Amino acid sequence: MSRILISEIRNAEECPGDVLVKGWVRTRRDAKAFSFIELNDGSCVGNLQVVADATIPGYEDSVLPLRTGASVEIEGKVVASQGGGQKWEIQASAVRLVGNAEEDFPLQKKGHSMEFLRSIAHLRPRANLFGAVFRVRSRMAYAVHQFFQEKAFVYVHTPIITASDCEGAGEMFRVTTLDGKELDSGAEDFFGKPTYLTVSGQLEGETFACALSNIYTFGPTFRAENSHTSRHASEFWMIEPEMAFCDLDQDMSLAEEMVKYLVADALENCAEDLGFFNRFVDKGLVERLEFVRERDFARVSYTEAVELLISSGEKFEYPVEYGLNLQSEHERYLTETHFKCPVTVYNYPREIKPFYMRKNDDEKTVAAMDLLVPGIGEIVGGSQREERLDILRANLKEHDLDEKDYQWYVDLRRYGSVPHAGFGLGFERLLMFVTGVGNIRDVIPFPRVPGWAEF
RNA sequence: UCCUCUGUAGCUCAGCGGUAGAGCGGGUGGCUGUUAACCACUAGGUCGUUGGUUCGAAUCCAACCGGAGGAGCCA
Repeated sequence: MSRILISEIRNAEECPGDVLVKGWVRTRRDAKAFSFIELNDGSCVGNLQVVADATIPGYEDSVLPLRTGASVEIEGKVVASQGGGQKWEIQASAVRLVGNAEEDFPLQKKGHSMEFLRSIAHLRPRANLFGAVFRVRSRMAYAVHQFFQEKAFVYVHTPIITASDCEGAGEMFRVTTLDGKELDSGAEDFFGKPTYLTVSGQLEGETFACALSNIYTFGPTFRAENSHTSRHASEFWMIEPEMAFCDLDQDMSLAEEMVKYLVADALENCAEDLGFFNRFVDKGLVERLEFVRERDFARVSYTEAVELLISSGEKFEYPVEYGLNLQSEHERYLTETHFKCPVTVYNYPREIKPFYMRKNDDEKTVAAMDLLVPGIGEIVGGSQREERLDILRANLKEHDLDEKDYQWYVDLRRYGSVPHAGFGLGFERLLMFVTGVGNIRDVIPFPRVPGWAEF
């Protein structure tokens, strides 16, 4: 008999009959003449209730010693459950104990703190919440590819080790074989120059967009900032589409369409897991996701956003003033209080944005955009790129960057330059938004944050 | 890097100046178509570390270490 997944049994309309199931014991309850075993194999949140009669072979050796966490194989017949709480249960004909769990198995049948579960990241996928999170993570990764592939975007693998310490982006992790010696010049190092883990595949992505038209990257990204918040990790995954012959407006539309698509996909394909989050993590989750799927996102220019914040009468800790960055509290006010829906803010002052963003005709702003969602803040950041050679060169100079270091990037503007645009979407931030989980460390299998790189 | 909170049994926490407690988990026994099952008994802790105040410190003070939240930066 071949193994059947518990999800298949739980979802069955018709009785599946005789089956073989394999999984891990969540709990056992003994009656006088039989035991109940709650079995989970990770295929869904729900457990399968197994009734093991004391007369079946191996009852003493394989059922009575079972502790929470043990792995078992069970053969039996699926029958309608006599008890409430589940449609089907299994009347076992044979139970084989594959590997018992030692007495100190740390996952109990009770609520644990997220902090404790992080410390046992090798076992936490066996907890309901994390099983659900990582099933959704898998599904969302699939949906990301589906979204772009349906639009004929080309998936590009940009390098993870890079020599461009550029962009004024965050701190980078140095990649070296020198072990502490001669780090600064890098001349003696493996690549003959200093190299780092990538903070973004954007610049490389642009080169491919300027050949294949529409591309996307989806891979790991590394930031060495010493940031301690629930929204930052040192290693995370980012999705970065880049489109040739594309302006900011089309860029924003794609970002909005993508967020809606992913939310809709989760609602459609992860309903049970989302239901679990809705019960135990965030009571308003499903309603909010449905809202996001149905309604248009708001769009305001940075200038309008600043005016709106000033005239709101709201007391902010940090000042709102044209030319200053929007603070977290300002972004949250916009998306959570004022619009009560996702908001795209666009056309930011040049001074607060990087060299590669396209200067607008007003000479004061650049064609940048941030997509803000309630509860998380910025989930997408993007821009139309500066495609005009002379202006890009001037920008490099203004930002005190050496054109030599960006020669290949500048080249794109010399040979068949085109207007192009793209954005970065933080995969984990999307997952936080979709699952309602409040800490980025709990949507990454083995999170890396300052001071923590276990497992 | 800065600000705030926090560190007591395997887990979740109470105790907040006078010789360490509960629930859950573990072990043993009982009961029951049970479902975070229930009942009884039992084992388990140099109260984060170091120093100080005190007759006496888990409790007060200081430093350090760990954890969490927020800010900045960003995704």
